[in-house]
Amino acid sequence: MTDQQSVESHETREKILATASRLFSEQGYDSTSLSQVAREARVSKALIFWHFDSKEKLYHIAVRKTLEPYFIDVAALAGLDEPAQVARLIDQFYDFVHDNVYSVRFFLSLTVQSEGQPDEVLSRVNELYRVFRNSLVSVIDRGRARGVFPPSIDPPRDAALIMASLAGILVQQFVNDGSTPVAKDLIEHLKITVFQRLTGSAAGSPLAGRP
Amino acid sequence: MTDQQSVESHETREKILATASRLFSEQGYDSTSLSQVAREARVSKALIFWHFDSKEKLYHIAVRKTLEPYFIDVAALAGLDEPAQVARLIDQFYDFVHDNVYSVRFFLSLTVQSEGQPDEVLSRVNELYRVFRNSLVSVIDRGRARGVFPPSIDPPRDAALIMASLAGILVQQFVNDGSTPVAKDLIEHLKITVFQRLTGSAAGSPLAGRP
DNA sequence: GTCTATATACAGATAGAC
DNA sequence: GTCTATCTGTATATAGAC
Repeated sequence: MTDQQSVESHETREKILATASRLFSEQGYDSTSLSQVAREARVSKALIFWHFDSKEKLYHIAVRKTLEPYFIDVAALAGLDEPAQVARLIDQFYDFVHDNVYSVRFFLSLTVQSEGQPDEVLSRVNELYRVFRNSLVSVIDRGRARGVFPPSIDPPRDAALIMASLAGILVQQFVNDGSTPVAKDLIEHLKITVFQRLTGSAAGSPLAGRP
Repeated sequence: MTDQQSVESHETREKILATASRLFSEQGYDSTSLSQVAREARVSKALIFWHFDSKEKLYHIAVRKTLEPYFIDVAALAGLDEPAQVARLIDQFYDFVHDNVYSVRFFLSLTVQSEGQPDEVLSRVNELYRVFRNSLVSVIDRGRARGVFPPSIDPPRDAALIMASLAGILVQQFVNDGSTPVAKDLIEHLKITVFQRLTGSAAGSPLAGRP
């Protein structure tokens, strides 16, 4: 086993993995054949089995790879007041979706299709979603405790509704037929609505222009 | 061709169609084999081809059948004022989803997966969605014209955001892991938020208890 | 490690008896 | 109309040469 062999093997393995990740994300598990992966990665089918044993194992490893860039940047909230933190979280969600359209779409379709069987991949996705929502609850709760938001608001429900709106904007984006306002527009409108809801201020107050 | 034969043929055809509708909705097109449809409908594969020519035609006919109960009841809005009409539309959406969980889930997954190729089925689903949103825009617009809602609101954007929230609540329902508030709860919270947004009233005003 | 050749299973679809 | 038997293609996976 020479170094040269090791390196080449590693690169080929990665090439297969990258190709598989892309194809699974674009087409789903069933509709992606190993023949196609082999063709587009320019290797033989047999080599895929040598590296990954089975289609299912390849899939799981490829999906994990796709999930790698998924994380939440809590540090970016430091130094902002609560309304600005809420706005920042909303923007973070949008930017993340925007930067990962293909894979987000893929995981969304997985989520919608799965019949509630526990799935390792989905539980990881759900965890990220839950963490994000919990950040939102915390910020809103803190704002209420500090008197920035009125006591009449309901942090868990308001957070869940904001998350639903974000998820819905995401879905509409995938539908888009031209008659729906574009996502970026709706995000701005959501921030205005949320600001109004959380502070009780008059309509049209700009949350948008904040630092 | 006796009547007896006609009737039996019709029943068998319907049995195949019902089985196919269910399996396609639960598993999708690729993951549903005609062998499975034949087995569960207790007929031979050949009979499926005799009745429907091909898997693709069976699919299209089965999907149309699934779409049959999809419609929007505009008559139910008569005699209500605008805020109540908005609330009624929101409730209608929720009830509809609740009554058609399986097929709604199926069409949602179709929508999310499709890569924007024009699809006869999806365009029908999109049309229903668009009609529903347009009803919402009309109601909000009329309310604004009549001075029930302030001029500062933005009917197309507000309607689109409400639709996004509804779609998002729908998606969250499919995810639900127990940590998210239940859909019915969020629907009520959405109505409160919308009422507040559209009328500029203080937090907590009940839109819920309206006729 | 990487290939070609092959085994095996099952998909969609057809032929033809009844 | 409904069946059994079969065709043809392609899928996952294996064997074995290099």
